Amino acid sequence: MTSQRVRNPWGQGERLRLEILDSAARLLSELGGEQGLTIRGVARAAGIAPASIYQHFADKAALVKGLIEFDYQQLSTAMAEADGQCPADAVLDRVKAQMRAYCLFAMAHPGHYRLMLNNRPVTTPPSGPLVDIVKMLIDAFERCERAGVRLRVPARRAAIIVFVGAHGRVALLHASENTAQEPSILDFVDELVWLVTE
Amino acid sequence: MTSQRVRNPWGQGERLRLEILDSAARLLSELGGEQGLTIRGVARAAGIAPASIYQHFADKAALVKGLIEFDYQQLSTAMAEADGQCPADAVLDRVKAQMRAYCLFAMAHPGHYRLMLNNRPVTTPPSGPLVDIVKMLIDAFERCERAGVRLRVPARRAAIIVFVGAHGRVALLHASENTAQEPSILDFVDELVWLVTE
DNA sequence: CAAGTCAGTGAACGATCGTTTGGTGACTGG
DNA sequence: CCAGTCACCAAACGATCGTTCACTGACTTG
Repeated sequence: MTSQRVRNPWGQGERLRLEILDSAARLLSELGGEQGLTIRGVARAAGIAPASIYQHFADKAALVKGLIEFDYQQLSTAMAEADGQCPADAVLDRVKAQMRAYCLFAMAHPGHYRLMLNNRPVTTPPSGPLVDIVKMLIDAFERCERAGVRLRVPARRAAIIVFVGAHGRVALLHASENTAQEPSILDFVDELVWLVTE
Repeated sequence: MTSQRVRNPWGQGERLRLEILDSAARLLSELGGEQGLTIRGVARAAGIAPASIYQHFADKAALVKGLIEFDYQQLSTAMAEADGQCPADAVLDRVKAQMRAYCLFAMAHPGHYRLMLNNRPVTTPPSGPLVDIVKMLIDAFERCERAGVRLRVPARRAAIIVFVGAHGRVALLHASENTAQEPSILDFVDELVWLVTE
C-alpha cells in the first residue's frame, strides 16, 4: 500500500466538483426556478463539457441532491448566526431573528428556496434538514417558555405555525415574482410571532 | 347575412373544447404536477391528435390559462357553497367553513392547486381570481367584527394571515406528497382562526 | 523515457417537446 | 349533384433534454 491513488485523491477533483456545484447554484439563482436547471446548462455555466459532469455526479438527481444539501447548510448556519447575534436572554428576539434570517434567505435565493422546499423526501417519521430547522425553532420557543414568556399554544405548535406561515408568505411572493412586497414579509413573520405570544 | 357559419357556430366545437379542458384536468390530477402536462399528453387523454388541440387553443399557454380559470371557478364556488351551508349568524363557523373548503380543494386536486398558485400573473395593484378569494375571506372576517367577535388584528390582516398560513400548510403537504397528514390540515386552519380571534 | 492512468471531451443516441403544414373526408348550402 | 367549408389528422421540423461511448492528452509512476 505504498500509494493507492496518490494522483488526485481529493485535490483537484473535489475542487472541480465544488466548482460545478457553484456554477449550478449561480445558474439556479439566475433562472429563478429549476425549469432551466439542466446538465447542459450547468456545464455551459462551468465552462466544461456536459459529459464531464458525470465524472463527479452519477446523474442529474445526484447533482440536484448535492445542491440542496449545500443550500440547507447555508440556510441553517444563517439562522444559527442570527440567533447567536442576539443577547442570550432576549429569547423572543432570538426567535424573530431566526425567522428573519429564514425569510431573508428565501428572498435572496428564490430558486434555491423553491428547489429545497419542493423536493423534500417523503419519510416516516418526517426527517431531513427541514425538520432540523423546525426543531431549531421549537427549541427557541421552548427557551421562551422557560424564560417566562406566555405562549397561547404549546411551543411545538407555535414553532410550526410560525414556520408554516412564513413558508406560505414566501411561497406566495415567489409565485408572483413581485419583489415590491419583500419588506412586508419580515413584518408578517413578526406578526405571526406576536400572535402566538400573549 | 343569411347564415354566417351555420355549421357548428357554437355547438360541437365548443363541446370538444370543453372535452379537451376536461381531459387536461384529468391528466393533471393523475400526474399531480404540471411536469407531464403536455400538449401531446392532453391529446392522448382526449383521444385526438395533438394538432387538433390548436383548433381550440392558440398554444399551450392558452390551454393552461383556460384550465386555471376553470379551476378558480370551481374553487370559489366550493367556498361560497360551504359558506352558504352555515347558519347566517354563525359568523366564525362560516369563516372556518370557507377555509376548510379551500383546503379540501387543495388536497383533492394537488396538481390543479399548484398550477393555480404557481402561475399567478404579476399585476400592480394585485388582482385576479386569487385576490377575489382573499376578498371573500376579508368580508367573512368583517362580518365577524360586526357580529361582535373580537379580533386581535384588523379583519384584513386576519384574512391574510389565515389564508397565507393555510397556503403554507397545503404547499408543504404537496411538496412531500405525504397524504397521512391531511386530517391535521383542517385542524391547523381552525387553530389559525382561533389565534386571530380572542 | 516508456507505460499506464484518468479527468475531460466531441459526437452521437434516443426520447420528448411545441408547433406547423398539407391533405382528407364529412358535411354544408345552392 | 357540385362546390365549398371546416374539423381533424398523419407526418414532419427543429429544438432541447439526459446520458453514453470511444477517444485524447496530460500527468504519474517506475
